[in-house]
Amino acid sequence: MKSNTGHRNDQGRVAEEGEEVCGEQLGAMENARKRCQAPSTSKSLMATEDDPYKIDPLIALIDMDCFYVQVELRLEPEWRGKPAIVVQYKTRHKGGGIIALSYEARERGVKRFHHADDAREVCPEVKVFVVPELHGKADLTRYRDAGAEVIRVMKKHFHCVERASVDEAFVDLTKEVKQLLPRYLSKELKLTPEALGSTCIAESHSVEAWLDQLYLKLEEDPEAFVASSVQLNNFALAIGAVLVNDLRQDIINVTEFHCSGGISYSKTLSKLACGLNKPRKQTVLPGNAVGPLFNKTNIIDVRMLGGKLGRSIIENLCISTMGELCKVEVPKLRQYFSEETARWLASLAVGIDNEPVQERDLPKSIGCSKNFLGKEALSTREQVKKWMEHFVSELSVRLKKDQAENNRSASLLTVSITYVKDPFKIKSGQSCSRCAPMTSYDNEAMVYDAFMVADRLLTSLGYRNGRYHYAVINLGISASKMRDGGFTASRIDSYFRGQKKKEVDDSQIFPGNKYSELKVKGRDASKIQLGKAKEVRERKGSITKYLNQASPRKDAQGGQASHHQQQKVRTEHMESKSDTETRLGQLLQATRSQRMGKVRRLFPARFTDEGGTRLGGRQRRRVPQ
DNA sequence: ACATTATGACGCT
DNA sequence: TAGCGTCAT
Repeated sequence: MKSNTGHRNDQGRVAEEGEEVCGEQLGAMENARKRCQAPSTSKSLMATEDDPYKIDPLIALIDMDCFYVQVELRLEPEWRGKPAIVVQYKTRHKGGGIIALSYEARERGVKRFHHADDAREVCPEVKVFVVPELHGKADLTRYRDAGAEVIRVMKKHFHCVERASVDEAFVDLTKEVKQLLPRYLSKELKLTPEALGSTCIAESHSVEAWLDQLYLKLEEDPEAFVASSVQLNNFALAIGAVLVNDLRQDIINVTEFHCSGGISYSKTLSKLACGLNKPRKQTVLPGNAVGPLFNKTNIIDVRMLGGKLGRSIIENLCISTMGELCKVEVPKLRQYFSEETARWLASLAVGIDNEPVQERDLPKSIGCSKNFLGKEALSTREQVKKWMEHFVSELSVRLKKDQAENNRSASLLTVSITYVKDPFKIKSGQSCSRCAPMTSYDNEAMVYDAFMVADRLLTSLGYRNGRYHYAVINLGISASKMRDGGFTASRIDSYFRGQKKKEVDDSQIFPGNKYSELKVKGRDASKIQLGKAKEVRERKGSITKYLNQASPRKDAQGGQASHHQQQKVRTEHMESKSDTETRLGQLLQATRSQRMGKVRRLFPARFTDEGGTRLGGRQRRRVPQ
């Protein structure tokens, strides 16, 4: 192991030694903050008259335990306590693929990538729940609805909740904890092991001992305690643990669902903490535990490093843990990554992650998709149209419910297609998407638009004797760009303004379509029908410009390597070619640009490597938005 | 027969 | 901005 002289190394060492050196840390911290004075200093760290206590942001992650299984068990409680899995497409490959498995099933050797048949082999008594099917596809409605139930409970407790997925949410606890801080410090309220319930402390064996030490310090010298960011942050974490424990209990009371939680200073740390003790437990990750924990943490287990970037870190630097990453100097990181990515990684490696919790409890898009593998691949217009109809059937119901419940409506309809030349070589799949304006939730209108967009694209890739040259192995539609309210006249008008009225030949594939009928027969129409006809004419005009650019970009054509192959090529070429001409370049370009906006926002210009010379496990803070 | 699936968020050009 | 890529559960 190389010797380390950099500040981040100091940080790691200091963090391991804990608070004993925190006076020194605090000094460095203060200096660092002076260097980055007021504008970039988080309000949460500013002590003011109104707000005498400065603490770091406090963020929790709530993760539902094997959520889909719990949803099924609530419906059929007689299976509680038994090994159980949820699979979809029972009649397909090996009895269906597992999408959730109970902890009892895990104990008996069932694995995440198993299929139902594999699970029965290692655990014959396993209960297999099958995801409902509707319109020929898996229907996840009951899990989405259950997830919304949980979010509702969370919103009852906390203002700032970010739905991260159907079964996970981040919560910003900072304000709530801050409000409670004086009452706990004054002993009006007391932090007890009971109040912390099912809490674990990362890198600590006993919640009791951890609390005892906290109170020991508080008794010893209350003024010094309040003046110490380290002490105050630990105290705040404990209060956060009480709040999250209460929340989790309420989730159980209201929904019957159990969950795990992580409580720390950032999304990254709370996510990591959450995974340390599962299920039905929550884990507090204090600053002084970050160093020791990172020494044992695989890079790919850290949020945002689970993909290509994480793998390239591991390959390029020949390391595997966050502790090792922490010891890599920024200049070394810069050899492989952009300036911004290098700094971002260096910060992450000491536990800094300034990504704010977004207050968002609703999804921003609503979609359906399905794979069509092997012989199920779609190659005719009729097949594609049929599936568009299925998707729209599901989507329109979900969209109308969303409109009624959330007073918003989508303005963009996106069609996504993955296609291959040979449906059995799915690794050579090419993905593309096309969109059209969404001006109503009328099923026929959506099918018309979605199909026309898809058909135009696929036809442009080659079409003969009723078959596309390419086989569709994944098809999906999605509604997004949500606007407040319903579809108003002005909203719809804006889409059609300035559009050419160009007819599209849809008579073959939409022979009985009422739009086509009106057009073809030109029959006398009622006012409503006239309205429809006009809408169709305009609709055709409105999607013309999209249809005109139906061909995929040239550089996206031709057999593309699989992810695995790409990875390989990248490492082979990385030294010999410039960034922009190699696949590595593409990756770095992507990761760099991916970071750029974020890093800029998080680390203002004055945040230099010098400014980063901050010690201790307590420099996490957020630049105000 | 082949094989995670069906979602979802976000950043860049 | 439309479309693609990455990362996630």
